[in-house]
Amino acid sequence: MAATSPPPTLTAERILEATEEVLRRHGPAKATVVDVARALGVSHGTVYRHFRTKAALREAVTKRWLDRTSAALSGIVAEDRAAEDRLRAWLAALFEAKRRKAGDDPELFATYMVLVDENGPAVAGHIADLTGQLTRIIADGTASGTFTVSDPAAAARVVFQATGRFHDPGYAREWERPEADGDFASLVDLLVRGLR
Amino acid sequence: MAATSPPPTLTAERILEATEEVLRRHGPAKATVVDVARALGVSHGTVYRHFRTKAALREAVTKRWLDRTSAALSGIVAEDRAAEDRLRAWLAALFEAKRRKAGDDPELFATYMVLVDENGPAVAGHIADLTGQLTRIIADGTASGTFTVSDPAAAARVVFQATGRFHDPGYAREWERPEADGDFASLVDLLVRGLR
DNA sequence: CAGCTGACAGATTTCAATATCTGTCATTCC
DNA sequence: GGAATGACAGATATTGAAATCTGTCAGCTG
Repeated sequence: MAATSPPPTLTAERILEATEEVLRRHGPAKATVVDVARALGVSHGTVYRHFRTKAALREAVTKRWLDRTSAALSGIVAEDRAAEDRLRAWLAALFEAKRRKAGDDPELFATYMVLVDENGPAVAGHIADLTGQLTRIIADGTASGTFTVSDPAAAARVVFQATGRFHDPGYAREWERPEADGDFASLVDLLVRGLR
Repeated sequence: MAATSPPPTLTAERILEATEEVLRRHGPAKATVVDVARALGVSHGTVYRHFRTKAALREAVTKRWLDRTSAALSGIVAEDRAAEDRLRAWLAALFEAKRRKAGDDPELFATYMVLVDENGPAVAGHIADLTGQLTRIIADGTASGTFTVSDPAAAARVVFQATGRFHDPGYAREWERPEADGDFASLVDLLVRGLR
């Protein structure tokens, strides 16, 4: 498993890439720091020079992975459309992104679920990030009179929690069921009605 | 651990009581059919005369346990109050009942969670039961004009799913956090507004 | 004879010995 | 001298043998 090009310098980024690859191949339970080092052609001591612990490495990989989702969604927040449309699009995109990740990268997704279980800061940060995006949409809607909400941040929290079934990894199994899309649409309708 | 009174006849009910006791004491992982038989002073073959498999026994215990919650809630459905009040009271009672069970009987609760994981019919039945109760309240509210809902059953499904964070055992850890009650109240407000 | 028993086969769990991994650090290498 | 190494101690995971459990059933018992 030699690298395709001679390794220039060992950066944190290169380690994260290799770790993601190892995780994808072996899954979270069987992916060791030694494996990552071997994939990079270095000793495992070197990896510890960049990440203090295995947990920190796992967390960094997950953060990178989660940030890709956040970035995609933040595009929707910035779009020039009615707040209600953005809210619907944003929630749909979140559901779709999670569903796709669970299906495409089951091993990485399992790693993410381990982190959720451990209450890792990366997950807390991700949730804070997403809730922040939601807050912005809802605040916009409140400003324009579409929504009637006294505390947009609290409303965002509630909307995020209420839609948990469609983005919380614990429910991943349900996402493939045929009723999922219909249930999701009904839920979003109910929540939007409640915000108006 | 001799029985307090001489065993009259071995009924399914007596087995369920003993099983619940064993589960409470040993937890779901370490509670064996042999233990249950020993607690009853019979051979384990006898237990198998009443329950075909260990899974069936576990399921029956859980069902009995869940039915106690359902029965308590069905009282609220039948009360003579406005639908909105009943909806709020019902959801609050559900949250409170689950929270109490998780705190008081952690071992039995763990058994319940195993069942949820296995997608046992007892759990599906319990959910169907609860959703049915919700449907009745929402249908009442629709009839009286408080709620505006085209399909009360679908609305009940959505309300149940949206409040999952406050009754799904997977979230049990969150129920003790101080924000839980506030979040719950906000969520119920939002949902009630959406139903009107 | 209806209900219960206990021995049994196969599946699962436990346990302890062994191997591997994590995280540190004195030393080596460019 | 800054980056990487690899030997090491303690923690964790793997493994395979022994013990226990599940589910069956021929026979005992009242």
